[in-house]
Amino acid sequence: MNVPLKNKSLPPSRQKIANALKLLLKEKDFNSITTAEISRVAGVNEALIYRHFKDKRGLLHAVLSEYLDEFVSNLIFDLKGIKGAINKIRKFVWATIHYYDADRVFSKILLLEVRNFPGYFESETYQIIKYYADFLMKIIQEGIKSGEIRDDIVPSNIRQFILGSIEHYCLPALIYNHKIDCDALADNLCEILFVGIIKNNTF
Amino acid sequence: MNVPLKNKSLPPSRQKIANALKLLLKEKDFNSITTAEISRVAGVNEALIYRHFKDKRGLLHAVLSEYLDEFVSNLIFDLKGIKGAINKIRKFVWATIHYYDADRVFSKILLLEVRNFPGYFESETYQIIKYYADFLMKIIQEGIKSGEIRDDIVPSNIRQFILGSIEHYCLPALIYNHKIDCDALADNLCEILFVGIIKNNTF
Amino acid sequence: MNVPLKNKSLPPSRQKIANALKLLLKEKDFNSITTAEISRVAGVNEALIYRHFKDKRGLLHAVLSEYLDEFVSNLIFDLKGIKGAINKIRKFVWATIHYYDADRVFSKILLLEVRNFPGYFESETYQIIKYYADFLMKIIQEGIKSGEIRDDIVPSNIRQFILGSIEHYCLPALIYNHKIDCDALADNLCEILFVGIIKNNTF
Amino acid sequence: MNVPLKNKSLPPSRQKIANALKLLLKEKDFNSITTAEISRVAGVNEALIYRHFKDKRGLLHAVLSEYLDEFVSNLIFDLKGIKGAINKIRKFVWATIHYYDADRVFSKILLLEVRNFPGYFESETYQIIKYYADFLMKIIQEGIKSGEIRDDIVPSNIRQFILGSIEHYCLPALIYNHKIDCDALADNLCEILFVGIIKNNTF
DNA sequence: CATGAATGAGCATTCATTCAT
DNA sequence: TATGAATGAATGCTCATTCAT
Repeated sequence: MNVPLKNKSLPPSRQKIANALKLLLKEKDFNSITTAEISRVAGVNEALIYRHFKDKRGLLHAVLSEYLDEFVSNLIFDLKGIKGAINKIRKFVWATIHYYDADRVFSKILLLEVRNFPGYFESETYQIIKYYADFLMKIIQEGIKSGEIRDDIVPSNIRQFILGSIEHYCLPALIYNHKIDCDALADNLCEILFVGIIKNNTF
Repeated sequence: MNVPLKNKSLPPSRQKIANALKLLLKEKDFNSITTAEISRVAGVNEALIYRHFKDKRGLLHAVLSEYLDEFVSNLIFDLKGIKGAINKIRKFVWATIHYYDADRVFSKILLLEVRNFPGYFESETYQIIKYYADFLMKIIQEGIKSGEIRDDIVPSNIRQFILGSIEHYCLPALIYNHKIDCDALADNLCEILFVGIIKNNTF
Repeated sequence: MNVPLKNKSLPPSRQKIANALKLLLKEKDFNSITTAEISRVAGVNEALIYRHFKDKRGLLHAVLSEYLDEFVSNLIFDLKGIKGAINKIRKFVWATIHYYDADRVFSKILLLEVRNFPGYFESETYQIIKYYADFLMKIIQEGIKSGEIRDDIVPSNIRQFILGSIEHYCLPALIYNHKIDCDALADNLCEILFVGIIKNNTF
Repeated sequence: MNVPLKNKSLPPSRQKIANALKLLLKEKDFNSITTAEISRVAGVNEALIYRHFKDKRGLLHAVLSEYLDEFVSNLIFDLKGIKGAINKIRKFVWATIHYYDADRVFSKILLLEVRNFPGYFESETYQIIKYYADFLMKIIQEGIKSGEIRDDIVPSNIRQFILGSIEHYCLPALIYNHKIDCDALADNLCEILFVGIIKNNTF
């Protein structure tokens, strides 16, 4: 993952194609979008898709990766100045929920479509997701080491609880197009989370 | 060429086709399933699908309706002996969650796929869903009349809260194949619900 | 051809099927009519068509034959009392034009569709047409023998001129749904015909 | 894989497909011709038909338009040097009959099949036919203005009489594959026409 | 980098016809 | 005589992908 420097000297046609897909994904299912449609919207030759991307799915993963990459880069950047694992997790949760809310199209694909694709675990998309999940894991481990977080729960379970809860809350909202009150939701989630996992909780 | 004794009412091939679709739906998207596949799995001629069902979607709706019909019939039967709107709602919630848990394949389709189909609102599936929702509405109205339920909330909002909550809780579990603790979930949901809507709540 | 006695003890289902086809032919092309449609309109089982007729085309030919048979039978009957070949031909022409006008659906099929079918020359339809043409031929030969008609034109050419002219005049009217003034047309045709072929023409 | 020098403007496969259809139309009904057959005769992939033409009917209309376009262009060019509406009409009639005779396959389709197609009036074929009919109309109006043609008959009726007569005479010949004596037919038609519509007719 | 041409495999659906009873 | 069930072979059409240039 080339996080910091990016998005610069990409051939314009590549971007045109990616933009075309993004545009179309707002309207319909990935499977219902045809390469002909993509190329028409992009204003380029259909075969050009295959110069820039392995195949149709590769294009989707590239588009997703671009989004994800930016999100993860920003998240990591934002977490830089924050002190303490708990504060970092709070930020992490809040940012993720905001991302789900802001980019509903991609969030939906991420949560629903992409996981069923064969070859998902070899995709760049997965790599970034993994990077993101590992990053959270490091925060948790940091918190355990520093004594902020209980050491009697398997860290991966904590991570799964965090990521699972976010999904759990956001998915129906994404599917049924409900509004998400990001701030309140993040607060709620964190409250539940921290009361459970903070060591020597005196509440 | 079956054994002499066969079901007179419905041709066995119809069931074979329906079963084939059910089987395939466990593995993949409805749109990704082809009629050729269905007929192959069913061991019948592809054209036979169209003797028994209007089209591919008609087959899906037939299969869904069958399931739904049985569920709704049972639900109504089970509610017969129960006294009081609150008790009925508790049973209603519990049964619905159990149904989602027991028939995950169909629940997933019901919650995700079918609503996007053109013509859904003319389908038999929708008719049964509507019947089911209307049934809940009657219970709520009965509760309001009997004084069990507050009369200062629009009944349809109460209904939407009930049905929405159930979906909200079950959908991620269905999608990510989590286990559902039906009893606990039903209790939780009802607790939240009743404390809010029971008249003269003294808590 | 069993001209005189007919139409009596046919099984009702056979007639139902034939009637269904007749009905449908008024609305659309023979090729656009399906056996499913025929059986639906007839209110009988689709397979029953194949009990009564060899195939779909056989059904058409049967229906056509029935019509033709009746027409030819009536024509022959009507010609019985008429004296002289010229008078007979006049009647012949008049009756044919009237038939074309009265049964436009079948006339169209007869003039346009049926001739292109493989196996037409083995069909009963063709047998009746042949009988009809031969009948005209006999009148012509009778006229030549009796001296009414010139003997220096090949009789078959005379016949072709008569039948061809009638078709020539009626076909566009049938295709474009023009009205046919049968009496005037018959008069015109005969005038042209007789002035040309009557022996010792003194006009 | 053709020889080095090839037609730049239109891909050869497009012409191959068009030629294949033309060939097949000599033998059978448009509706009886399948896309599989067309591609087989053309020696190209079936899907290629849909790269070059909207659909099967689009292919037919393209082929028809090509023919019609050439005919109408030539007709208009030939009429350029001719003085007087009557002379122009004579040429118009003669050319149309010749066209019917020369391109019997397309004439047949034009007179029989194409008019029944849904969407015919939106087709390019119809546009050209309309242009052709409008062109005749202008000649008639020119003739009325110049005093060559009676002004007491609705011009559109004159036009319909001209076009209708031509069809009326040519259709049976096309259908039954009779020879057409173009010169004699054109003379006859014009004689009838002009004696009726020329002003100050002294016959 | 770009493209016009081409294609194999597949799609849902339809149809005339056959078969077992 | 009648029929419900079944089917092989098409049908027009679409799609993601490849290739030659």
